[in-house]
Amino acid sequence: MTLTVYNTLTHQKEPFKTLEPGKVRLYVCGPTVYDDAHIGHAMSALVFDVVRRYLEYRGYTVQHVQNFTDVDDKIINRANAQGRDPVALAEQYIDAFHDHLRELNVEPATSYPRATQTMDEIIALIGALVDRNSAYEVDGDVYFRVRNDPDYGKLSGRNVDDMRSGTRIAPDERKDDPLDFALWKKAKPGEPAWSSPWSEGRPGWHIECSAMNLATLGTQIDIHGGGNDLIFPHHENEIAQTESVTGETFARYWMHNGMLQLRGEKMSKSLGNIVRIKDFLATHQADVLRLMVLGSSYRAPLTYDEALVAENERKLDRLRGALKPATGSATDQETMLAAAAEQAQGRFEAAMDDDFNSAGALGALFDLVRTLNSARDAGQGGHAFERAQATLRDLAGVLGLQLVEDGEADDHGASPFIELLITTRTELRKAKQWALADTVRKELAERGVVLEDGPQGTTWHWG
RNA sequence: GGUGGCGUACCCAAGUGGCCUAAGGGGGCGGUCUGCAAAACCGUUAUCAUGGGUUCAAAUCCCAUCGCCACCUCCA
Repeated sequence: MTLTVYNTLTHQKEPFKTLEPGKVRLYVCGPTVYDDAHIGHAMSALVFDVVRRYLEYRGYTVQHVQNFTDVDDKIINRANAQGRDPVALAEQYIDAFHDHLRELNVEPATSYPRATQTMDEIIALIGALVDRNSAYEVDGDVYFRVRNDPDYGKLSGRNVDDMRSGTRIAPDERKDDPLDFALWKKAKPGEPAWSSPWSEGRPGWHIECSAMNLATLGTQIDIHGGGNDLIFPHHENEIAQTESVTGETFARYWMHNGMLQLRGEKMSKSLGNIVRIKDFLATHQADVLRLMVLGSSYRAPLTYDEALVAENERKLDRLRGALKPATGSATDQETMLAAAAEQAQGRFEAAMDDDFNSAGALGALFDLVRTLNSARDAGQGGHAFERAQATLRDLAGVLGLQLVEDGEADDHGASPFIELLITTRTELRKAKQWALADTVRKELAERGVVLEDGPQGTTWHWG
């Protein structure tokens, strides 16, 4: 099987071939850090985490770079409003974002470059663009000359003349052309500024990603990722900047995740319809969010609501339930179990090879879940049963799922008391004191402890 | 107005020319197990927006219509 990847640039799935055998250069656009991150940001991080994990599963070594935009107008405005230093403000949200990534079980990227730490490269790149006449300076600002780039628009499928008639671009007398965009902005008094040949100022939004790419991954990369709201203008401009200087194809594959929606609209800070990552994780496990993301195509929009969260809580329970230990030790279904595990793995890989079809891959896992549960009901145990469970756990792990019991880590010291109540209830049941036994179960349930009576005795878990 | 994408069961959703009278999950209904539950298991719940067309064969390709979304301004 060959891995195929949908390429935004060509609007089709293409066989995945790397620049260098066995090695993938992956760059993903990270957030602008001026406020709490929301689960839309998490979705993007999760999507590309799964991409990265699967590539690694397939044997690739992945060099994964994710940037932070830590200087821009929004950060400055926010910092000014709070009377704070913009750099410190950005730092705070970067730290918080790292915490979120860890809680979400996102594998750490190889590096996390920031605009403010790539300033020399940014300035050098702008200088190269000016030297080639791809950019020009006006009063300390530097603009990219869109009309000088015959390829401009190839990613987003627009042509320069159509956009011009769109007239949604604010006219700026100082630009040669309304479409030209800023590479360098001269600082106003009180704004953070860096020295450059043109002025004391700061970089434009798009140039930092070009510079960070060149600095960390080189002139050509395999995959460039981000949300599909970045296709235009951000990624279009990145291509223009980078390819104008290098003369080479910048990224071979452009991958874009769909937007997370809330109440029928894209979840976005500017619209105010957001669910913060920290709020979500305060009441739900990271696996629940990951399952939501995995449940549909990464390219399609995902509509968030409580019903979807509840559904995925159940899905998670079901996956975890399959990992419960065997209750018997029969081994007459070993061949069947081994075959089921192998088949699940085959279908998992076939789905993931098809542009990271995680929903299809999950389907394969759920079939294995049913096989495992049936086998357990039939009293199967032993090596093959455990091997099949290990397959399930491993493949779920490729998707980044942890499948740990909620509350497992912290039971507030309640376990001995719960065990005691269970022992007492077992005695009541032996004495057929059903009403009392049921009261114990009911009271525990109201405190979040769910009892399950099985042939091997009673087990409990947090509900 | 331009660009890209979407419309599959009660809900989420995979499948993009024959293995599809359509995977998987959630929910519902019926059953097995259980003292009763829970969990699990078994069964059941769709001809793929609509109308044409291409083809031996279409959810899958083409055309039209209707509806929805994103981007075109900061955005993952």
